[in-house]
Amino acid sequence: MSKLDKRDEVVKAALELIAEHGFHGAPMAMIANRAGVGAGTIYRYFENKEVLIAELYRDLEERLFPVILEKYDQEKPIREKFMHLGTALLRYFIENPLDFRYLEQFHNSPFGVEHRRDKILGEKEGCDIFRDLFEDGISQQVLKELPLVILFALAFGPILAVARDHILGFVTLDEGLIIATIEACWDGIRR
Amino acid sequence: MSKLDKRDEVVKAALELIAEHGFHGAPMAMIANRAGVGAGTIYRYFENKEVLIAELYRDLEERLFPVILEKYDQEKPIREKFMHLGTALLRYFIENPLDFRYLEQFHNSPFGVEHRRDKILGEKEGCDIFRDLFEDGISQQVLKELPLVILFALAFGPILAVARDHILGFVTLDEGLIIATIEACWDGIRR
Amino acid sequence: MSKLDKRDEVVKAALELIAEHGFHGAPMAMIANRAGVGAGTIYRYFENKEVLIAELYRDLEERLFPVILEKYDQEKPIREKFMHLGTALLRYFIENPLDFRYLEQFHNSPFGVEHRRDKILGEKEGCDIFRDLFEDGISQQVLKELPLVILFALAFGPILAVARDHILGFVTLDEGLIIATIEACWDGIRR
Amino acid sequence: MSKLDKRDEVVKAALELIAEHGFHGAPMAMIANRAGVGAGTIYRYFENKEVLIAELYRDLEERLFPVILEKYDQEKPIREKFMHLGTALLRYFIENPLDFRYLEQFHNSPFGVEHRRDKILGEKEGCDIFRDLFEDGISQQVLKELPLVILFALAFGPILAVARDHILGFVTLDEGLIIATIEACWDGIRR
DNA sequence: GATGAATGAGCGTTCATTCAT
DNA sequence: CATGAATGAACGCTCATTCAT
Repeated sequence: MSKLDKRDEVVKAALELIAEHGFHGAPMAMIANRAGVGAGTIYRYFENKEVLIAELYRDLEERLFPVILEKYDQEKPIREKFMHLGTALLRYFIENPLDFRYLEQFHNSPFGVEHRRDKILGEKEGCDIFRDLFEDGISQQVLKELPLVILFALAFGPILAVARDHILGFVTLDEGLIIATIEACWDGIRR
Repeated sequence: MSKLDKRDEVVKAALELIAEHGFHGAPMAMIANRAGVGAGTIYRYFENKEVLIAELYRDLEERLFPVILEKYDQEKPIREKFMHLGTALLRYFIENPLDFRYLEQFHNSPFGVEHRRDKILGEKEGCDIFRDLFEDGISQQVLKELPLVILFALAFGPILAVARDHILGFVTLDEGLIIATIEACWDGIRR
Repeated sequence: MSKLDKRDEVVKAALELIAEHGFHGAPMAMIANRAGVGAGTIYRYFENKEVLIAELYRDLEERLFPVILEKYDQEKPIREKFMHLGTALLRYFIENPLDFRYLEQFHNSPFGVEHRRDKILGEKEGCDIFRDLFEDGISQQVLKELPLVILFALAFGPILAVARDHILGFVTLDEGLIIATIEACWDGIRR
Repeated sequence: MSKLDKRDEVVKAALELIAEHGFHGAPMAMIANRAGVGAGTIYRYFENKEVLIAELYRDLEERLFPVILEKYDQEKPIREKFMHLGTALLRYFIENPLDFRYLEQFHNSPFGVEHRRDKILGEKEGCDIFRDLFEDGISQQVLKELPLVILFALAFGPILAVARDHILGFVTLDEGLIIATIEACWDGIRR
């Protein structure tokens, strides 16, 4: 097993276990065990558990963004762009339930809150696409004139909730329902 | 201190500490300490920490429902009823941030998922009011014809997200924004 | 076993093990084991290992000082007072080899150095008797006019070295040798 | 880098780190890192950490003895020879604090005790010069008639104590104090 | 019934040593 | 030979739970 393979195994094992059992339900020893490496090995790649958690999140973002931006056309009208991003995001979550569950664990933790605070209050962005889209929508008077944070809540709140319900088996989303859901989100934010 | 007083003190202390620090940041000894009782005493009232957590949730619901149902008029049109419930819920969260934070911790935990599963799949209800409202809305063709679970997500997803952002200080909700937010939720679910 | 008994057992076990194997050779688990208590129990009495080490030292001083001050007569001439303290100290070490070995471990550690720094540079004393004695001796022109620190080294350096050699079995000190050694120390510091 | 250079780098790095942080504060990986070699490489030159520690001590002695024996004249009277050796030793410690700190770490460890035991009880010498000097002194009735071990304690105890205090900054030794200190040691051992 | 001291399994992390490259 | 990634036993410490008082 090569060097990068080991790091990858650790990342995979950690993602799985944390997604499934939460941060506290995924001891380092269990992660090491599932990854097929020694307990100390994790610490070659990640300074400590906190860093592992943060890098897992970064890794996830790096996988997620390219996918939802595929075939994204900046020239299209705002509604179409929102539909593209919303459905792509929801589809990604459904197809990558581990990633989604990890994302939830991360958001619902001190790390996630801090990360969010930095993003909203600080200048360092990442989710620019959505922010740009919403700011455009407001200035073009296509979207409701509400604080950005609330528009985000109206758009992503349902997407995350619906993705979770699908993954937990409370509902089964097919392509039709995906589109219907994102359209409903659009109804929520559009003027 | 009477028997019921003791139980109440434990419940209050546990709610505060868990809301503030999460399940894992609130050891039983710390809860006992803040409640002004012995560590062993908690176990007279709650079989173990898991049970305490679950009963805390039940207690919270019992406080929450009477408040949001105050002045709730079954005879009003569906839109008005939704606005009443939605704004009341959001107001309650804002005014009782501890309750809200606890609710979030609970939902984002194995207990919460199991609880939800029972509610949605099983027959035992509780959130009947919303379920009734939404089912009425669908049959009266006022609401979109979507699975109940999705309507819930469209309505509650943003409410929870917005409440959290307010409590974390990312946005400040006044009465106007509360109403605007719930109206936007209505736009999302209405036909 | 009563509450205080447990603390005492821990203190005794820790003293023995640290005296014998050094701080790093005396894991908390081993101390707990020898004390006949659970590993967690130690932490009821001592916040952490560092605190345990420091309190062990305090305990030791509280045992040591009364013994060497027994029958100590402030009115006697300086030489006699020095002989009293010196021989008493050396006797104590020989009769309480565990205490001596612990003292050495403590002095030869960051804790000990810091403790020493506080004592010499700060105002908080404890070894006042010796300091007073030496300062008196200097001002009465009985002792050499050297910095206190050096006088301490001349007096205690040999005492500690000789105690260690006795305990390790490199020499066997009887009462005659004890007196001869302290007299030699006196020769070192006296004018 | 040649074979001997590598060994030297390891020795130098180990001495520095152990002198500064103690045996337990100087992991092999850190030593390797500072020496600019691979961690495994150390094990080509030293069987394990224990052996490294012991050889470091031997190296130190090999550096120390030539220095203090420089201009040492066997024909001079005993007092003068003691003064030469004592002041040379103290000066060496002051000028080579790393060596001194290492020496202390070593003496205050199981290795050091074992080493001492071999030297005193066994036949293999090394400190012959001092032993010879003291035995001469006793037979010429210049020194007190005490066991050699005690004479050693009276002579070296203060030297080590005073060197430590200087290095820790508790006193500042200039040439005058160095001589005064060694003269005081002489007063301690002389008849 | 109420207490809180005692427990010990389990946690995150370190590091001397090995061995495939 | 030299390397440094990999190992896993061992560390200090926490905390849900029990039970003698």
